[in-house]
Amino acid sequence: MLAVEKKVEQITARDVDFGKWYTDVVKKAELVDYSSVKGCVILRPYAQALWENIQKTLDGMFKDTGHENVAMPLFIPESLLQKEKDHVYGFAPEVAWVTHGGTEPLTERLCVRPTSETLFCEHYARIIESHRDLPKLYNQWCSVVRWEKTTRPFLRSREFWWQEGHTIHATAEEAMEETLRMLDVYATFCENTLAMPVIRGEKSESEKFAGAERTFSIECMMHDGRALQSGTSHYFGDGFARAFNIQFTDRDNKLSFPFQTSWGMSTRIIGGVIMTHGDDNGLVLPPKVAPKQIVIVPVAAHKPGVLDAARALKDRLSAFRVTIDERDQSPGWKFAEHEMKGVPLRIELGPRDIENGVCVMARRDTGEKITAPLEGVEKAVADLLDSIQSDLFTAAKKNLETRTRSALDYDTFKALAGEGGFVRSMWCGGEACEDKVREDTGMKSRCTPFEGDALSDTCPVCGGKADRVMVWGDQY
RNA sequence: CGGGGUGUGGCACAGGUGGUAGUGUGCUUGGUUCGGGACCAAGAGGCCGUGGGUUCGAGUCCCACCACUCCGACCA
Repeated sequence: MLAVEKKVEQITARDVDFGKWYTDVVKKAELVDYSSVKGCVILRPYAQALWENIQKTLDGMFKDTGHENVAMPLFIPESLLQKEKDHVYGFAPEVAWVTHGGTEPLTERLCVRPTSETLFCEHYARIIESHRDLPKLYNQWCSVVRWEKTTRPFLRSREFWWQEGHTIHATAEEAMEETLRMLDVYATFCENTLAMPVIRGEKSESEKFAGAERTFSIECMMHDGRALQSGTSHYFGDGFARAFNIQFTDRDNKLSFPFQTSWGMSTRIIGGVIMTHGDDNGLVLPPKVAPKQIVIVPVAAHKPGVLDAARALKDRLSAFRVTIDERDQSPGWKFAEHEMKGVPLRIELGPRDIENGVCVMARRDTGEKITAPLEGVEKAVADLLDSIQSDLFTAAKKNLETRTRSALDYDTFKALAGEGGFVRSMWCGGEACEDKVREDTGMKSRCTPFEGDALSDTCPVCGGKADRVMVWGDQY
């Protein structure tokens, strides 16, 4: 006698093979589909809805800090891209070129934007004359192209969607203030909206953005112990302004170069959400960005009164993003599917509940089932969603903390490196030490964190004098 | 870019030595079910990744390319 085996479509266990698990979730949760061009994915409605929620919140934060949206062209003439030499050097290896218009070769080839600093600079040079024209606080939502060799949905694709903020100011102080303000916006957004705790800090000389004077980032810790750079903010000084000849007449009637910033966050953050909160049953989405916050699953939907009760419940919960799953499938099938898609809260409603004036609420994050009275359900749901949001953050924070450890000497450093996560150490600031760490451990410098005290005054790598902390980690 | 793996109905896979393309699931229709991936019946659905080559004949053999995937290198 053979045991009856249920044919359950399963995903790879998260902690067995993280990479495979990630790909399984991305596909089975219906986030993306592949296109026929390597590294170019299709954001399916569920991923697009998630991205739109991210956009909505972030865009609001940009508006609140005085920014305006613009739309820049897709193409950059080669000569324009080449005006800032560090910038070209950084991006040239991975730009895609347009060489023909129809069948005619172009006199100058056009680069498909990998980032739009040069376009903004060209524009600023034309529209800025006086200190009265400053600052300009611009942002654009668009896609960019970087011809990556290895690709992975969300984390590394050849075309990806993002926002890029580009601002220009009369003084260095003001530009630096803006740089840090926007890093803070990203950090707040990650922590409050995506429930992803971050480390804020400054990039090393070798890791900073091509053409930037200083680069700041927020670094997140994924569930497998690898780091994900989740947002960056760059201070350009007046380097781009000089390269692009952007000048303005200041209050003293002198010609001056303005100071610039740029900052970006991309669909890569969706990969971060997946790898921060997901589990063996699939995606787990923070309520604040989940396309569906609540799904109502009617049980025995054919029985009189059940669907009506479910619809009435949905109406009462209209303050939330709520749907009823009325499809002709068994409840168990629906449970599994909504879990795969990470819907934060499931409400089961069947004849038994209706009779008792209750419903069953199942949390996606913990699996906990709570029987709650229908009376006052709005409040119960609101509280539960709040709890889920904050509990996700707490869990991720714990992961970040337990995976962040300090090393005073190089032997400890190497031992900790082998265990994954972030390693904090002092650092002399030398690139030679960064290279050595990479060779010995595979870790790269992530950032010098804003928070935290010095551990000593010695660089454990070279033994030289060290005046700063560095956080190291294996990255995505 | 280096190493490994994969490409056959929507999905997951099978198709020794070349000879008319299969299974499961899903899908459609009808019916019975419904508190953790239900069941019965009848149906529809395949340029075998692409392009060459060998052959009377290629899913199968050879070459090239493309894409996906894992590991590494590289990289904002």
